[in-house]
Amino acid sequence: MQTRERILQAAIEVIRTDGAANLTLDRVALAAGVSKGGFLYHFGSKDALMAGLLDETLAVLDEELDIREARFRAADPAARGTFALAYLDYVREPYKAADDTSASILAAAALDDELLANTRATFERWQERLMHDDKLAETAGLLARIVGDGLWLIDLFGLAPPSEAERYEVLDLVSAMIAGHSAGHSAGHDSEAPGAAPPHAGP
Amino acid sequence: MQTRERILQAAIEVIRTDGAANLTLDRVALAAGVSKGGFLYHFGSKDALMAGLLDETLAVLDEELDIREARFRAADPAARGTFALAYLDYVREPYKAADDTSASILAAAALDDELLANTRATFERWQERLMHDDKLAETAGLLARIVGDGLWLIDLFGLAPPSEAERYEVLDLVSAMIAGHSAGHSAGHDSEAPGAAPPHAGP
DNA sequence: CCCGCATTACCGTCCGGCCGGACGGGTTCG
DNA sequence: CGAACCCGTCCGGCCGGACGGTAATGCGGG
Repeated sequence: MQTRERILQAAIEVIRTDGAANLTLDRVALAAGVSKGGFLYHFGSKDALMAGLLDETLAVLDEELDIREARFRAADPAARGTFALAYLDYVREPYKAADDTSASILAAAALDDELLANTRATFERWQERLMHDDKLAETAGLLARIVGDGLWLIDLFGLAPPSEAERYEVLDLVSAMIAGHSAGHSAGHDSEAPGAAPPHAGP
Repeated sequence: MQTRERILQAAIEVIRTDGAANLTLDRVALAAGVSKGGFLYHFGSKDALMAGLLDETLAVLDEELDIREARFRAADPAARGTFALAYLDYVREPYKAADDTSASILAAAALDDELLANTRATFERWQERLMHDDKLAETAGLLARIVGDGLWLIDLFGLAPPSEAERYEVLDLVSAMIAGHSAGHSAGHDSEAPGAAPPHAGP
């Protein structure tokens, strides 16, 4: 079960370097160091590849969010909006948002919209968790989602990404709103010090 | 100069219905009601089509933002952050954000990343205007951009889009922060009443 | 008559997918 | 013990069709 992983990794590499429209079986097979026949043994069609790609990357992201939420819970068992905080924490590192998941979604959207059915269901689950978080105002939860997705889009297309310091300021501001502080313009410091976030461990 | 417009419109239609990866010269020509040769007279290559598409849609969006900013300025000549408010106002209508511009950018990203060079420059210009708006705190300006882009991504991929009421609540919250109010959880009303926004005219 | 716009016919390439078979390590059975 | 067999994995050539782009031509108006 190692070749399959190599193929998935190669597909993401091709999407990133050549663009989603140039995602062809030959290129993926070549990048994965496997023949086209070998590729087709593991994924019977291009659509099957895309489905596998989305399943895999979404599962990883889902797990990441769980881990982060657990970390916030551990830091303060009575904390509000831990999932919203986790969602924001995930996009804290620049270009972290533009990871395998976003490349897969971009490719799926370019290839065939229907591939995104499962992806939409996953996002609806996240949305549910954000909105019905314990005692978290719904608007604040939605704001967290929108801010996270905004950074995600900016990184995905590379559209005038803010500096790290600016990014942190915005994230800290929104995190503070979620955590329940009165959300004035309190911040004002340099690029380090996550503020509302617990320390990070390496990926 | 009418055929050219028809071709551009047809290209966007193809992107939306068939996906960016299925954007082919034949399909665009067919949808535009022109032969492939006729198409190639106006756009010498597929890349030229993409460049034209991005130029056109970005110019339209740029103009829209100007109009909206002027409207905010007119409503209150001393207003803060009028460009940020205009940016948010543009994504107020659901799926307005997922318009021709986003379809074009998605296709360009799928086809060839380098096509986005001009687009990135445009976004940097907007970013500049947001951040250095008169007396507007930089963080608030960036927040407006990120929220706008977040709604844009949500609409673009159809990923668990919030209801109109929820959307308005978030937009009003952020608009209020920009306009300078103390930005607590003030809102709480039903789906109508834009709040900080002046009335809309039809497109 | 020629110039801007458009058409049809065509070319070489690359695409997704199929297929017959090769390889190699177990397992069965004489 | 070894020959026969099987099966998961992978190979690479092939096909029909679609792709982006070129070339030669048609044609109406100034």
